[in-house]
Amino acid sequence: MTVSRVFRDSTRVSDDTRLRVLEAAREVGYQPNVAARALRTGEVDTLGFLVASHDSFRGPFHSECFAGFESVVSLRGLGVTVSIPSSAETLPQRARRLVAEGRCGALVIRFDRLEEGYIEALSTVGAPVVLVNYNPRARLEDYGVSAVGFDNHHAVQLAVRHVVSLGHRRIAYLGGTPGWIDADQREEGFRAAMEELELPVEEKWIQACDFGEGFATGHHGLGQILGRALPGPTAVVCASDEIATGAMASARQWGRSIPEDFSVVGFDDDQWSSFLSPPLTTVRHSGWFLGKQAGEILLERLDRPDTPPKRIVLETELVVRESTGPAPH
Amino acid sequence: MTVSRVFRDSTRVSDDTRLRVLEAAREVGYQPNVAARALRTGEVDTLGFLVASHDSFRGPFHSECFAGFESVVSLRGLGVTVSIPSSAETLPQRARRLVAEGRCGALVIRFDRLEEGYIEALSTVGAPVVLVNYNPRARLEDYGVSAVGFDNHHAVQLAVRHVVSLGHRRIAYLGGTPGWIDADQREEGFRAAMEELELPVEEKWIQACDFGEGFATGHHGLGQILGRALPGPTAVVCASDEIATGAMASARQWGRSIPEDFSVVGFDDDQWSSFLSPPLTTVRHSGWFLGKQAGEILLERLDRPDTPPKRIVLETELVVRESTGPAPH
DNA sequence: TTGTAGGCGTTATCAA
DNA sequence: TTGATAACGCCTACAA
Repeated sequence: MTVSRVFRDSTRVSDDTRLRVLEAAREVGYQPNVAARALRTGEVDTLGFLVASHDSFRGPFHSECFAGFESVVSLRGLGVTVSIPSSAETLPQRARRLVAEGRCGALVIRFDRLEEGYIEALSTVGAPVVLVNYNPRARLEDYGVSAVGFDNHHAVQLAVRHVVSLGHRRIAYLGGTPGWIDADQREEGFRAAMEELELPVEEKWIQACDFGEGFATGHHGLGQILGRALPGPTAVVCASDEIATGAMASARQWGRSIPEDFSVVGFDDDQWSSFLSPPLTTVRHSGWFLGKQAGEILLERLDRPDTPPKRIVLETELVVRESTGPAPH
Repeated sequence: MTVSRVFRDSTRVSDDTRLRVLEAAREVGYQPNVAARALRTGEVDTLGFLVASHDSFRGPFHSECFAGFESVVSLRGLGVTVSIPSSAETLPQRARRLVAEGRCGALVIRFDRLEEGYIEALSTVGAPVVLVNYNPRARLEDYGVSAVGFDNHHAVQLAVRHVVSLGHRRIAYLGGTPGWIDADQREEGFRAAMEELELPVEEKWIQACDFGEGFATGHHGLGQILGRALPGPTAVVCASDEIATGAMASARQWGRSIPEDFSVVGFDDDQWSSFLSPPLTTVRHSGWFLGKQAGEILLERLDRPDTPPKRIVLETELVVRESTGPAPH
């Protein structure tokens, strides 16, 4: 009992006893057993990080985001468990199971695709949940779920405004994996931005690509667009840097020089993007900070369970490099 | 008791009873509690993935490796916990604590730097351990630790032989973070390969870079080399694709065209490397397969604790692209 | 095939 | 300030 007190809250233990306990613990290598503690208290000192698919796990965003999360969580001595649902389970099902089995006491969740009822299902997993990069404008409080993300609409708007400010009017768009939240929001953002600027949205200049196969689908997607009758677009906005990179290769194959004949904007500001030829203009966001915020929200909710759900919108920033230039005449 | 039997091994339960139990469990959302099970059995059904630092976590290698690991482990219904030691703990200390606290029953460990006694310390963590990308030639069985990796010596040898076969004789080397296992092994491999081919190793043409800051240090490192008196090297072998990318930028700044005047070889075959200008010649290895193998080794040791430690050496492969060409005269 | 008893290591509660 | 007791949910061993 005294040992327990020493390792939890050192109150009500004499300094002398505490030292002797710690010394003895060091000698035999004693560490409190988390399973027994969890069993007794009903509180699990492990946080979960649930990613929808291996595809989104391997994307450029994940490492950063998880590293930010891990850094705040492990600072508190809590464990971190990572999970990717198999094809046999939906993401909310996996979330519920993780909590029901006692594998984690709170969860960060990163969706890719959002099926009907998912958010609602999450509200009953029985542990605090933070969605990472879910549209922060959506009504989430109703379901008691927090969210931290950046504003995809605004981010794409930055990209569109930039190429328009360079004189471009005929603008194509290469989207992400259809159905994925980020992809859908960015495409909506593109359409809204074009509309706002009173520019026509040509459906034949909008191609869906695939986040997991960005290079190949970006290449193919722009090929579909540039292969059509002239006049074609003079610029393309892309849903990821990988897609933009494939698109740049395609543009060159179609005889366009970048940025003289054709401008390209990416999304993510991947660290490779400034080393492409030409260096890629793109939209920057901080995955690390996103993960850190998500972790902090969960820690706060664990400390004070009555904390209401939060929504945090992080900044995005346009990084202008050399893949964009004045529209050709 | 009957419920317990149904959820573990369905033997010795009548079909009728089993169905009724499963139905009732579904209704109330019952899942066996892992903490209670672990407490009773003394076996933890969670595997750990321990990475030395945030730097190696964010490297190109990690996502792939972890994804491979996760895929085999979660297929078996086991949990996965990820850990990165804070500055207050060494990696073996963290490993021991994870096991002592009961957070995992077996561990994959990815070192960056290897201090004296680390391996020995790992042999006493009290759970099976697999080192990922530790030199598979080292004597590990003594310590009861498994290892899976590729042969850095051989991999760099592929790179050196390639440029030598193109007629290069004056070859520079840009290494990784000094002290990191992979960096040291690759540099040794470079020296050995040069020696084998009876080519001189010029110390002034060997520069240490930094895996975590590959682009910047690769750029700077090659600058140091090309800034010296002529004749300079005609080719450089690099410890990572990021370093090679920085080096290519530097070579261009020094007026060298690639590959006409100067050849560059990378290491990792990052997915971006084929989209650089020119596409990068590099050494390919499979992080995903590495992680998968590591997971399988642990699962086997958990199934049959008497399984002896294993060493697995995976293949590497030279991918020839356009950053290497015949040596200039 | 099903059920009972006991204990894994911890902590809440109460007693000393 | 310290210690005794019981219970968290599960599984091993044994009994019915």
